[in-house]
Amino acid sequence: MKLMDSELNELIKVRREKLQELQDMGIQPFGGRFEVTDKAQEILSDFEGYEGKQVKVAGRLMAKRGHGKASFAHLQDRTGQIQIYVRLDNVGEDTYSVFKKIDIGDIIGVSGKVFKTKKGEITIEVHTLEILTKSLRPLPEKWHGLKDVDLRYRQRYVDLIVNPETRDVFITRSKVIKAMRDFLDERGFLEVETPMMHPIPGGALARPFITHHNALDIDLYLRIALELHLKRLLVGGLERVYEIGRVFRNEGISTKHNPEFTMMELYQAYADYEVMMELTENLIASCAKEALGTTVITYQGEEIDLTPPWTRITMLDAIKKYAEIDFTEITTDEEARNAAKDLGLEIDDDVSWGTVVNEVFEEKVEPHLIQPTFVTDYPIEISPLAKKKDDNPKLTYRFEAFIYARELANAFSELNDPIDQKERFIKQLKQREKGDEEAHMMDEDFVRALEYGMPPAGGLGIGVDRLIMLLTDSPSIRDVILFPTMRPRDNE
RNA sequence: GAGCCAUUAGCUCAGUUGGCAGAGCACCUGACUUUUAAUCAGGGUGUCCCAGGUUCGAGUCCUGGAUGGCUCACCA
Repeated sequence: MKLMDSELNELIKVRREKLQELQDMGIQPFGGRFEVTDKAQEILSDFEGYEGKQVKVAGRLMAKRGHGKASFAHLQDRTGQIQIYVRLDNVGEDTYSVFKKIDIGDIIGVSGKVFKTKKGEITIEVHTLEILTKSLRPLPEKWHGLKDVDLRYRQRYVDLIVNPETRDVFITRSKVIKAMRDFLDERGFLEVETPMMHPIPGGALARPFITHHNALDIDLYLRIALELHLKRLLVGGLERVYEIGRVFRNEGISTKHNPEFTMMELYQAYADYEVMMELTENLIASCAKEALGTTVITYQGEEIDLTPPWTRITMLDAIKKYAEIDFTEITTDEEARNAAKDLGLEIDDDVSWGTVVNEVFEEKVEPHLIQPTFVTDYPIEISPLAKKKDDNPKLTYRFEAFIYARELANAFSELNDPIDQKERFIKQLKQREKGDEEAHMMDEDFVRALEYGMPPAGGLGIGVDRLIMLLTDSPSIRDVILFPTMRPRDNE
């Protein structure tokens, strides 16, 4: 990466010289408007309709095969690549000499007639050609593309130019999110935007980023969830709201974690977590159908059937099934800890029943949940914003959806009792005082909002990036985020 | 944060026991008016990630560092 000093690199030097030569010929190598009337893929897929017709296409030159007084090249636009045929007799001396100076990577606009070569390739016979942008850096090799993952993430623009499968992933990403919006809009949900900078971060158990506002001279937190503001909107009577937006968590980076990632959260008044289960499976199936045309997908070699309805199991039944422990018969914190220790888990001596249950679940059950599965009835200690069950105050009306052993959605019947909510916050504060930096902070304004009355509601959160990973068969979250967080390199 | 692995030309990669730095593509010069990983003839363009050390001699061995990947921990 010593490209800052162009004197050091022969290839860049040569391109600078060609730039100068073009300018000396009176050509503007960083041009302006070009009226594009046709796209590569449309011409290729409708040759009968286009044969013999005049077209105007613009794009990046991706390959060039000169033959003296005639040349073939491939032009790439956002839809794909099409071959062009540039012939001295057709374009004249001046244009042909310009074309000879054009490098792979340059952006050009051409007009010409569509025909098929004797080898059968659909091609534009160029009549006019102009350079729209000179490219001063060489592209990676045509055959292997850009493989270095570090460079692919840091210089995504190059990745997108040379690796069509990268572009396909992000096109699918866009389709999935559009399908999500369409699905929710059809059901009467209102898309809203809530603050990203929070005086008190809430709605999830996670460590936040801190920033500072100079004029107000206050610290603010980047949001870790959308939940508490969206529920304030339920209090305000909007009844069905959703937001698709970035949240920020100050935690480790891995193939499944990026510090900023996209969440979709929705809240529906007068619903509960049962309604959310149906909505979740239908929403995800709809996204798959719209973006991929099927609800049966393959992820990392594993066939996964997203067709509703999905399997439902309570967390305690799941543990009984996979770990052969019946936590309904274990009532004290100490018995629970001992049971987990018997399984070989490391458990701190002060953790409670519900935390132990969750540990056992994560360790012994999650890896088995390959096909879509709703796990219901989470312990109350790890669910400070969910309504507790009428028949068992240790548990809540909450579920998480798992696919390929990963949590994809989290939902519950929302806690709307302000007195209970305040007590939950106080319990979280005690966890915080014990050193748990991820425990929830007290949000007095949220409690006040609940005191005005929030309708009973179901709420749902989906990790959008993970859904996209699943639907694009991407092994790493960085493959579905255009510009993933990277440590900066000091010489760039 | 810990362990393992990787880093060599613009890109993709070789590099033997420690002994002159290599290939393909790209690029440069020339030929070629239906090619398609065009072809033919000629040309190597380099801070071998960085800094030390061992050695007559280091891309190669040792130590430290940088960046990335994978696994683990935390999380979604």
